[in-house]
Amino acid sequence: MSKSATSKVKADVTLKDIAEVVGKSVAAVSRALNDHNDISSNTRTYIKQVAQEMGYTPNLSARRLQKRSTDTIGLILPVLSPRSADPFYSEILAGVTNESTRQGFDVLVSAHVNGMDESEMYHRLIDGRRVDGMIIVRPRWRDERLTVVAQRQFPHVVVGKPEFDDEVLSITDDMVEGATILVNHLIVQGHKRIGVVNTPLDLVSSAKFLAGFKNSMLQAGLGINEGLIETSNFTPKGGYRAGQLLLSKPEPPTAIIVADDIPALGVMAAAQDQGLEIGHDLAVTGYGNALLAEHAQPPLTTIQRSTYNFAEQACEMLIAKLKGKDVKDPPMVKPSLIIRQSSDLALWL
Amino acid sequence: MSKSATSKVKADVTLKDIAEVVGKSVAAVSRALNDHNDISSNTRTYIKQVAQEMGYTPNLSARRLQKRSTDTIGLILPVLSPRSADPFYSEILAGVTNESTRQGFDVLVSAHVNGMDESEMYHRLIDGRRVDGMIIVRPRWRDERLTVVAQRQFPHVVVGKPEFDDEVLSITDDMVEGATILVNHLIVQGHKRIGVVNTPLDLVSSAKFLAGFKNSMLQAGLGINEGLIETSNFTPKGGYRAGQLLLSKPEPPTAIIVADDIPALGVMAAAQDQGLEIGHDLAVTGYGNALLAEHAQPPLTTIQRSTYNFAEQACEMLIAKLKGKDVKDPPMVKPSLIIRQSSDLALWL
DNA sequence: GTTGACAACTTAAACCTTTCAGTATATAAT
DNA sequence: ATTATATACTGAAAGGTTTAAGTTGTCAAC
Repeated sequence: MSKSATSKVKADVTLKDIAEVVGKSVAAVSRALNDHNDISSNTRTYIKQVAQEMGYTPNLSARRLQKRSTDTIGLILPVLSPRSADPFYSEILAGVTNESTRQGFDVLVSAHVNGMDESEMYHRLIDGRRVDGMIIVRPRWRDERLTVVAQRQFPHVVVGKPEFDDEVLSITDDMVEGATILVNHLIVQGHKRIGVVNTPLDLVSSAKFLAGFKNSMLQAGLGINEGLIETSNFTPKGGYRAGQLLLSKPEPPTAIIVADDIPALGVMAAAQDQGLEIGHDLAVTGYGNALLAEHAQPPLTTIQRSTYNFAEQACEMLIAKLKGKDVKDPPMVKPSLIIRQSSDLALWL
Repeated sequence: MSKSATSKVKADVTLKDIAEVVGKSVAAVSRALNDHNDISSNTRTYIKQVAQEMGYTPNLSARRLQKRSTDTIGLILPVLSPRSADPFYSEILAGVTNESTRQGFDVLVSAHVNGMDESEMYHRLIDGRRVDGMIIVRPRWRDERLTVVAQRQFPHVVVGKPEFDDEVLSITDDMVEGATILVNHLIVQGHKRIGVVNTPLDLVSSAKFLAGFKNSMLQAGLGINEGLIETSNFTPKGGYRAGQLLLSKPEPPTAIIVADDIPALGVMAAAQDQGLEIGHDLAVTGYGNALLAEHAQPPLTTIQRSTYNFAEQACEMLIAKLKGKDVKDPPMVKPSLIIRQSSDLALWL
């Protein structure tokens, strides 16, 4: 019943306390501490010293109320599973957190819990003035998150390829190019029947990946067999299922490109369960160069994607924007191929 | 620039605005919206309806200033590397975020960036009143983080075994028992020379792990060879180095227990690079049951540790404490063994 | 010896919410 | 008819910061 705070004995030092000690007004103290130049440098250093001695730290709520900004950026993660398989979000978080901490900003993380729809989560952060800007990852078609921030004219930066990339700040790699590189690599290895396991189709990036695949297949004169195109989520299990489907076709592919490393692990497992030797009987490639890809058996050919750097830069862009600077999209990152045993006979001793 | 009433940008709705519309005082509106019972239910519902229509959302900074609490809990992560290898923190974050979001709390994440020492980071969050409580993970000996929060009498919960566990709230598994289970499992397999790769010794848990190892070795009458005890950080590379050291001994171990899954991967790699077949020539076990352990080659015998659940429960305890409830440590979780090929000949076909 | 400029402050308002201490009215008890 | 009690509100203060506008004093210029 009684929700009264138990104990908060610590008497917080306020500007008023300092003002009393130094014999100046509260305003003078505030302006001194904030390095305004209408305070003599003598008193300024004196005030600062006293503040230091008294252990003053500004009350952020008060400052925020007054300034109408929070120096905090928001990040909403999807429902995180107990054994979060997806290193993508770990890297996003690492990049955003490191960069914003470096710049004196805080990061507020929320999970998109069920029972609350996603735009509600965004309203909560935005309308409650909990954050000054948002980082939005893995943009989707007709993304309601983007609608919400657009309506509110709320500062945001997107990590990934947004639907209308001329309207929002974003940073991304070129997945069309990435898929192209993978397909060409496989074609050079002599593959002709190449299967695809794409990521969920509501993601804008999935279309890019598919486009890259189709372009290069057509360019190589190989034609496109729609029956060899499957979709998976970002789990090994999803990849496993998609792999099974592809391998049970009457004419199964000799190579499969998977649009993410994690489901690629599942595809490999599915093939191995059917007695196929990856890299020998079936080539598999991933996307992202997760740590798991390196430690997979066999190690997975993949595309390097610096998710961490994207997050860091996105954060930097957002903060710059919040500070009123003019920010432009960085150029799309050119993907680079990492060849490992899963797709290369030469590496297979 | 002008913030006139005709401005297209929706000005924020405040209690005052609502009060004007409904013709009541600001106090009445506040109390109505907060379900105080000294407002008639008629006006209460009316006020709520108007608030809803006007799109009112409380200004959190103002509320926090007044209430002197933030409904936010803090989590400081170590410097996160670009390719964060350690799933431990991902799970911690997932558990804390999910649980606190569920309870209407926010999570503030900071990275322990270099150039700022760790207790400074804590002061920043605590003295700046950015958060109401902290989750502290992987407690160390004479942990300065715990000193800071103890000095300030700042609410906190520890995930892991703290040095003085009668003084702080904590949740942990029984690593003494965990190590014991592993050693006994190996002894049953016929191993006599068992090596150890421990986690960094500043962690309290490292002593527990070692104690479990030593106890069970002595109990089995095998004696302890201090030369077979190495230490590593939480990276594959660290494990690799430790593994090399152990395997280069005049009488190398036939089995190695590693106090964490991630360095265990490195140990396996080191052994494999020496031409040893894991599970056959050398048994290796890990700790934690990371996803990587399952997908390692060969799959890694390990101890199940529900980091996610720990984090979730820690968060629950912290919030309960913040609400003034009386909270007690949950019982230590009994570890369970997950046997995979890396330590079991029978599984090795 | 007035004017103006400048430095170094002070005062008061504002940011928005919550809560404490009243006040006014109606109802019930004596 | 008076007092007590409950209901439904109001006014003002408090929380700590920043800033716009004003004040004081000094010094220089004319």
